[in-house]
Amino acid sequence: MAVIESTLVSVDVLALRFDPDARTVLLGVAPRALDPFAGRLALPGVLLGRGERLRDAALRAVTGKLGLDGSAVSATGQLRTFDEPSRDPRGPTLSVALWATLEPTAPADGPTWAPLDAVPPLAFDHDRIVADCRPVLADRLWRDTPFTAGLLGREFTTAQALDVTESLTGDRPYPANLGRTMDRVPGLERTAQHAAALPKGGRPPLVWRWTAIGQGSDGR
Amino acid sequence: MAVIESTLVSVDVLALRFDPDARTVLLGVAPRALDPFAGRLALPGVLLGRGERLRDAALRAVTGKLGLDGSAVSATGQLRTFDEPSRDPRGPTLSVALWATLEPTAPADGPTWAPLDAVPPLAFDHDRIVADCRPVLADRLWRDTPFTAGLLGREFTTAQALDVTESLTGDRPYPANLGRTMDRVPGLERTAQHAAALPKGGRPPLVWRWTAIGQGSDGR
DNA sequence: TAAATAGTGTCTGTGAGACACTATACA
DNA sequence: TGTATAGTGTCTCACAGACACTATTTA
Repeated sequence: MAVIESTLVSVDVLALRFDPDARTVLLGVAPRALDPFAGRLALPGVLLGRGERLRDAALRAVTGKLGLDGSAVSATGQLRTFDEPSRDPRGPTLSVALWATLEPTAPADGPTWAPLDAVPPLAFDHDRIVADCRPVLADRLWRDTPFTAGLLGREFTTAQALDVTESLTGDRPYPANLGRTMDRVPGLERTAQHAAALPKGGRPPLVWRWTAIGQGSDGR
Repeated sequence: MAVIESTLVSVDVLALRFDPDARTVLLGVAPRALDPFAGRLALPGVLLGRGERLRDAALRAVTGKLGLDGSAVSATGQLRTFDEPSRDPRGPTLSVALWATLEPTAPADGPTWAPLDAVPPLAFDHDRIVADCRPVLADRLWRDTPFTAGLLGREFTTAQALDVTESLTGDRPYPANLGRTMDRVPGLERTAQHAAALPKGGRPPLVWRWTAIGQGSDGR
């Protein structure tokens, strides 16, 4: 019986966190500890264990490489698979890219959090992964409820919705138009309460709240 | 040094062919030769070799399991990855699902071609793969040029476009509306020539032709 | 009061879908 | 001529985007 020459599979995670203070979406990256590209920044990734679920591997990557508590991960989902044989100098490996959203807070110490607009050069083909997946993430916003809720949290303001949308799409929508978009999102409710005013003044934004988060389509 | 317990990766293919005579899109399935589910129908799939590209593995699956010539494959693309550990009774394996389009012709002998609406029960979790991916395929039509061109061929009639759309989406559009949709597809040209009339009579449909196929987004 | 920001209401353009009517084939 | 099918031209509706105007805050 021949031993099957199986390909190694790694799971690389685009860990996204909304920083309400910086008003941007940040991508979690960490310097590599071991040799290929040691010291260089990379997406958190792990080798998929035998029988391990992709989601569990993603949690392991976020926990281990970014030093976060697993409970901070609010949602995960699949992006696509990268299969260039030369993407890892150690030999051919498949990389399944997943996104993971973290509870929106100011970033803790330890991992490096980079604004999506200014991601530093990364190891392996991770620059390409980020570039390829960013439009996919932008497209998910307001369409994929677990993703959107995971990023913004259970309750958020119109101002925060504007910030997240601008971070992902690169374009700041008109508040009026985004409000109508959000009105059409199932499970999202426009409450009557206004949030505290912003530091620079301006009318206090409304608060929105999820009433039902719904199921992610798991894959896709 | 511990030996890494790597997960096996299989590539399972949704091989689609448009049969102009039957006026439907067919899915290629083949009885399994070997033991898990021997004799039962399944999607063509192979174990991914070390360093092998997903597309190459898909071609190998279509060639080997469906007995087709590799040159009949007009386009391929990624769908998603299935990771239930129990999907294969032999042990945990990852399955990367790909689509492949075949030149539109009447189906040859050998593999079984099932209309998308009447796919027989399949081995492994292949029923779930088909069910999960079908809406994704429907969504790709007229948006993803390589996919659409791969399915319909370089030249096709309005009638065939209607048939393919109905097969994938389950709904037959009005010819007028589909015509406008196609007018907006980049690289697709409405020619002046009418095709031969249909067997049952009726006005002969127009011929459409691709002028540029464009690049698939590889993944997604 | 000025600057900043959000919310309300309107207008326009695009695209999907439904459909009436016309055109062209076969039986 | 009747049936079947495709093509042309409208009409409506939903939604995205732009924007004027109003509301509410800080400086």
